[in-house]
Amino acid sequence: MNDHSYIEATPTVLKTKRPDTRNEVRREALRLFAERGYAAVSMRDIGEAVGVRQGAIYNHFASKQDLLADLMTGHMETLIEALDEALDGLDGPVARLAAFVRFHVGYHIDKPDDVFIAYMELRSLEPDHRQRVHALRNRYEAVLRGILTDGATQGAFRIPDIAVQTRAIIAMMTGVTVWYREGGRLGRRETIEGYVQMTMQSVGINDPAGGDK
Amino acid sequence: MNDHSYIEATPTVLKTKRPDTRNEVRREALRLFAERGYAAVSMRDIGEAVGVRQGAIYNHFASKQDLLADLMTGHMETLIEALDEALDGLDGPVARLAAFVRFHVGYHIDKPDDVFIAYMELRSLEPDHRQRVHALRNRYEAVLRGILTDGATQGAFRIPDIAVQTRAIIAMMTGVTVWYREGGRLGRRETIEGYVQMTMQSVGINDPAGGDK
DNA sequence: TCAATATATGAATGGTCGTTCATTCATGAC
DNA sequence: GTCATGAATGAACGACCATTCATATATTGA
Repeated sequence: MNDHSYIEATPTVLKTKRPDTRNEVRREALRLFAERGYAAVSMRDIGEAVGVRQGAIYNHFASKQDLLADLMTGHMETLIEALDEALDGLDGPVARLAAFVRFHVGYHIDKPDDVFIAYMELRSLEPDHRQRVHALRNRYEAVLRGILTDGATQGAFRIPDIAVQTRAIIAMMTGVTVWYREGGRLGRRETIEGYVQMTMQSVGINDPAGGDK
Repeated sequence: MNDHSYIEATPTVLKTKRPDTRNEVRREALRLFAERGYAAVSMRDIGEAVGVRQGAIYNHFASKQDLLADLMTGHMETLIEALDEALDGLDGPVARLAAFVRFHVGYHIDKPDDVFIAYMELRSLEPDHRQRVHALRNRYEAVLRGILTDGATQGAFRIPDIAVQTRAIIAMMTGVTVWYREGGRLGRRETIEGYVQMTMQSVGINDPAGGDK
């Protein structure tokens, strides 16, 4: 349930070799794009990281642009699907908001490169692909906006402006990728619960329990 | 006081012509880097935007890398200086936190390209320059961390983890650049006060006045 | 076993990149 | 009027870019 990924893991022992170049390209391109930016990474760089010549990449992706679009739409679809799963069956704005935060922060801790690229490289996408990714992002935001609207309507939340607070909460949570490191001072669970409390307080809830854990 | 800028404005009528190419290059490079990213902008692009051939840029900046470093350090120094000014004479964590938010959000509304580049293009800087900019950013963050520490010590704030909350607040506020547009639904002042309230609530303060305005 | 298919190579394509440089031009000081 | 200075030009440089392609090699299904 915690293992959302559109890039299949390469089996370590299974069935002997057969290198899955397509997914290796995805993995290395993702890493390099996140590290240096789309424009600063060449097909040679990707090929070198994978262990093939640049020409071989074109057996799996039509172009560099196509590769980027594959990564971004793949990520966004996986993200939204996983969100639906995480909120499934939950009722009430307080519980749903806490679940949203736990999901979002957890996902961003686990897949920082994916989310960074989806945010940063929108500008590198050609219009068609960009519009598609943009629509997916709006769908994601709309879920949080819906939760905040419910909570504000019911009087559970104290919110100056729902649209602004939606983006403020997302920006706050997404920022976890800037500093979180595995093995750092704060563990995954502590970090997530910290964001839950901050978010709850930001909508005016000071319950020490921070919603139901 | 609201007009912090390390890129001198080109006078519109004063003293007749004499085009200040150096500052025109700064201005256009800043715009283009923010729009497309450092790696995706060529010296030819910048020259064209300014109205000179690419070679002329080298009369004013030693290299493309030097131009980026000039923009980033120029911005960071102006930012820190302006922050010091904004907090000058203010006492108490509540008042200082409100002033910090007003300053940060206001600055980010006014100079979105500067702050976006300073955040995004750190990776495009060679080690020396990067370290320098990084140190300036830490100094900036340290001011907010100090305010939160004071407030937590005095019992005015309710904060799960000061280091995390420092970054969470900065990320939340910085996100204003993603959506704010002049002439949009929310004006500059409303936007700023919205962030003040959200920030105050995020540290556990629910005073409807949102600190002293 | 053999043909079909998928994948990799290495060289080449035309373009664009950052940077350099000899030269020209305009300005202002003396 | 002369000259030094700062700034712009246009052409050139070697390097690297994304992409293509003929060819070679491996894997698969029948």
